[in-house]
Amino acid sequence: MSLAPPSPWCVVGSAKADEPRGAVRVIDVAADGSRSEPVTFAPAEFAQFVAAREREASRRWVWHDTAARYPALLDAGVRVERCYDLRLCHQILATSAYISQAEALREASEWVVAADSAEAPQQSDSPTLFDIEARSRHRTAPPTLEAALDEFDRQRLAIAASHHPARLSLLLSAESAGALIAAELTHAGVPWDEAEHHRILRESLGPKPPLGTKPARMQSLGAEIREALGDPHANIDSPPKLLRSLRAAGIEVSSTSKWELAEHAHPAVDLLLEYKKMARLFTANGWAWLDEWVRDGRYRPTYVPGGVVTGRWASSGGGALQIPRQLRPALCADPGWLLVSADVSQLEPRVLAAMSGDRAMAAAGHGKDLYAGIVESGAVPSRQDAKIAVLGAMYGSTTGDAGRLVPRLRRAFPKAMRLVDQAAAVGEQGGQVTTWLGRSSPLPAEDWLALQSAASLPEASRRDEELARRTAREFGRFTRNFVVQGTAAEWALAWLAELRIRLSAFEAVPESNEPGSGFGRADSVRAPASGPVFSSRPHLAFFLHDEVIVHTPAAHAEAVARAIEESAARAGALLFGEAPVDFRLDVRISERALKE
DNA sequence: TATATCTGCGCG
DNA sequence: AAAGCGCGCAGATATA
Repeated sequence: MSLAPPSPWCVVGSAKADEPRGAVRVIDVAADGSRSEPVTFAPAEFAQFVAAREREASRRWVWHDTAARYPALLDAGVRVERCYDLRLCHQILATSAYISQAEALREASEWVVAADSAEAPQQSDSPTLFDIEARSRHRTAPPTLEAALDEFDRQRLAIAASHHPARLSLLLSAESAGALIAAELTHAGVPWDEAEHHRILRESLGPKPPLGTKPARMQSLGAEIREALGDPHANIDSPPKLLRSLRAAGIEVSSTSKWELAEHAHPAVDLLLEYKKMARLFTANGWAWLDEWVRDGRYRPTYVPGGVVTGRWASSGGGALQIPRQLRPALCADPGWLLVSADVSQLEPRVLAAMSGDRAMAAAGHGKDLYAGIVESGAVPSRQDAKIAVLGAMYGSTTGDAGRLVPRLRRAFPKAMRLVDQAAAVGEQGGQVTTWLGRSSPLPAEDWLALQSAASLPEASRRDEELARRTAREFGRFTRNFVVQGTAAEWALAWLAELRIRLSAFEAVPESNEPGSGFGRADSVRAPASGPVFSSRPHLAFFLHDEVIVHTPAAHAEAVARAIEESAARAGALLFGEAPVDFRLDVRISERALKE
């Protein structure tokens, strides 16, 4: 495991009260801790200063919140190579079990305030691009330079005194790189073919309905459903009312969810399932979504790095993490450009094999589909069984097919299973577990603890005991999954960070859409802007837990595909050294991000 | 009338 | 009611 070479830091804070509003104060901190005199910049000058510094030499920008500082730099055409996000790093360090004395960090409670809880003021009118930007940029007030320096010192001391400074440093670098990437993803946007999206909507839902009404096809389908149920007043959009109508029609369901409905043969059921599919598309990703989230051929969601306790990213607004497969064809490269899509095969079980040092499990996935390898090992008869067993092992299933299959896995891969079983045992006792690089799980809430201690008293009822046991097992399943999901998120961050560095080395290509280039659109309008920083070079366009999509000038596509592969190998080595686990990718080069 | 909670379904 | 983890969002319903 290697650390980044010692390099000067450039700590950034807000100006003092007597200086102009929005001004930025900056100070250099050398590797030996010595500091320069602080300098103050007006916001526009700050971008120029950063650009000049980035041209000189590698530096790490230390600031309170990348999401608050970086978008304006990108808009000014300035890209930053490395940063250290004090807020995200605080979030990790203040709870990490690798930190021996976290008191000083926890006392600096102003750093705990989650920026994502700071919602932008509600806009009642239909949102504009400005609103979208305002939403993603609204943050709590930045700390002064002195406060930033104090926090930076606290964090550096805590890391140096920790049990695993190298792992933590890697995690904090990856987390901070992730924050840069999230801002860059929003800046670049996902290339989105609005015409294709419209075509999909029209094909599934018919013509766009007038504002405030449902598509005609949904309305007529609704009428057919009411007919089939023999209930002219059935309200299909209200689950409780629909449930009553279904039961009145003799369909014995306990909810209106589709997986339960699908088990009943009734003319109304097929129609209803079709209606639900349409309703989902219409409300979640219909014409309204397109109006709100896609501008000039770019979909710009807001990502929230570190937004999930496990370290995964969350998103806020635009539903970036739930783009339905149905809409994947709308994710489409610009003319003359291509998409390089890559997803990791069975990321979480491979991570589990690596972190547990389970050589048998690593071997099962070596050079092939991990589930196929498990079948070959003889542990289970079919690929489907292998998949159910592995997911069941990581999620803590105890019943059904999974409950039957997991014990076989326990025999075949004892080291891997011991790791997740122990994580579950810790959680059931209200304890804390930690990922490979050092992100620790939150402790259970007070009412959870109260429930457990109440159930252990002699006067506790059977119901109390039962409830306590159930919630204990629930928390155990959470910690069981935390170590795997969290470490997988760390691998993915390392992968992204490596890839970002490799992509930045690509030469910019001439604007491919200029008239006469041969790629110009019929209307010869300029290419939809990927933002000033990325309009002429390969850039990350999409990231979803174990999948990335790079948008690249066609000439670079093959090299980008290799860069993605190399980055995956490098991420594996960074986290796990020479552990014999390979992280296999499925890489595709195409115009459209189709998914089988 | 505004806000909180629940249901259902999309993604990994 | 997903048997089993982690999310966000829309719409309906419950609550203040």
